Amino acid sequence: MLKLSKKAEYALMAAKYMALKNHSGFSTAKEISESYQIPYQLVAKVLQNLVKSDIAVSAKGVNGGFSLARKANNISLIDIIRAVETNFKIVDCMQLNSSSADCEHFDCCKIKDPLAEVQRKIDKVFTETLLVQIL
Amino acid sequence: MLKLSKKAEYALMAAKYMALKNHSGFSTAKEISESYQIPYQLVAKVLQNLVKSDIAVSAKGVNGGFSLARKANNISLIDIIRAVETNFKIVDCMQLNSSSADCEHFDCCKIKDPLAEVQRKIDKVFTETLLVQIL
DNA sequence: ACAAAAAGGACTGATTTAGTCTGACATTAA
DNA sequence: TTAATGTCAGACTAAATCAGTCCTTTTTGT
Ligand code: SF4
Ligand code: SF4
Repeated sequence: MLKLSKKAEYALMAAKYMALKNHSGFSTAKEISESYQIPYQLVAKVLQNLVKSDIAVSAKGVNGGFSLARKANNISLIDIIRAVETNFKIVDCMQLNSSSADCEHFDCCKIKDPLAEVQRKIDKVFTETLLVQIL
Repeated sequence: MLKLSKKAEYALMAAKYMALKNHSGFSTAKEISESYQIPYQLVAKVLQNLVKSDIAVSAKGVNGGFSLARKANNISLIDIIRAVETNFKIVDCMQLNSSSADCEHFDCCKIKDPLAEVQRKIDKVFTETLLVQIL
């Protein structure tokens, strides 16, 4: 269906939120959750993913929270989405070393290469759009 | 996950198959199914969808089958994919008259407009790639 | 000590996908 | 006329994925 997952959307919303209030310290998961009506547990998980991918940093304990690890003009949408979305590919055979293990049609498929080109163009869209551009 | 459905892939494969042998009459669902190892019933359904969207024409009965309705340089990938994929949008709020009925976050969402721009760029990729370019 | 907040795992219900089955209906060659 | 070929169409199932919840642990400031 070529749809972004909710997690990806929440990640973008959270990143935008942090970017907007970046100067004034940490943002908590609760804060973001309430601000955008997103389930707390879900946004918390998403934020953890962002930390794992070095897009955000976290501080535990009272007065803790999350904050962007880099400037908004140094974070692309693809960074944010890849942090939460395991498999950001339009088809199953787009890994570096894909084989018939990834797709049973691998050997007789005639649309692999054209779709790889399409994939490159889509990646380009998400790579070239920076967080600062969606603020 | 931003993945194309198998139906979309099969539609592309079938369209390419027909484009390649267009001069020599009709292609049957069975023929395409065997050629690419796709389940017969599925590819048959996909071909029916292509007919419904005026991308292919069908002939019933003995010696019948499917054939492209237009030249391959007049069919874009988005035509083919839209024929089988009901909603080809990255998020739920991209209809012309979207409202909070489409997405509960509609009112407080701050990433709607940026994502609409992304959507436009992705549509552009699929619109500008023509069937003739993937032969 | 206590409360706030992140970290992380297990689990469930709902939705979507991929594929199957079955039964029409239309065309044509023999 | 009839049998074979082939499209058309809908219901159905199993598996995968998604979205969301629950629960426990760890860390930290007051
Ligand atoms: S090999 Fe072909 S059918 Fe298989 S995933 Fe790649 S493009 Fe799709
Ligand atoms: S309104 Fe916002 S959250 Fe809802 S679908 Fe659109 S972009 Fe996603």
